[in-house]
Amino acid sequence: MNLTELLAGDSLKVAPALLGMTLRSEIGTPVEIEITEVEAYRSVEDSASHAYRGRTARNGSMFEAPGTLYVYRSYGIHWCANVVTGPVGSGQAVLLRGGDPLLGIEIIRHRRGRTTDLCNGPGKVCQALGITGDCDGTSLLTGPLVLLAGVARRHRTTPRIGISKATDHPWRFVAIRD
DNA sequence: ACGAGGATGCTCT
DNA sequence: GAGCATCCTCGTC
Repeated sequence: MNLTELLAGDSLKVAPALLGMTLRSEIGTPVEIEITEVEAYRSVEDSASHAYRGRTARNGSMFEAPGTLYVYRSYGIHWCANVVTGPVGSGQAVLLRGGDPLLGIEIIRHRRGRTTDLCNGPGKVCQALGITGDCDGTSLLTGPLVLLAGVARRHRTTPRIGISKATDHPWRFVAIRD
């Protein structure tokens, strides 16, 4: 199964498959991280999802083709990035919550303004990769952010964090490091 | 180690 | 005008 077919699947299935894959940013000098933590968000049946109340100006890219990047501003300060999944118009996405630097760690350290805790959080991932609202609606199949095959990882599941609704579903997926 | 609180902007009610 | 899919610093223990 190729990447396009994978991303067209349900977010609950795509989320764990993203663990271990490489996310490459070609914004400036290329930087890469290995995806280590994600959360699946569904559509109108998921009250925690931005798509819960249907398509709006902010969440429009969530309803685009699978592989589209959905970027939104969080708490007025940070950016958060999602991989859109499922059939076009279904409004599903996978939030990128964490990663490990693979390439360009010095650039990442400079962008982050510190040398530790570089990508362990959704806002940090975006800062490390240079992702901003300008990236909203771009495709991970064409760039400037690109998803590349990696190593399959085992994972554990937990409830999603940082949300106040639909907290009972174990839709957070964390890679297990050997 | 852990918890409280502030920064900050935009969307939707 | 409320409510965020967050992060960082600083205060305690």
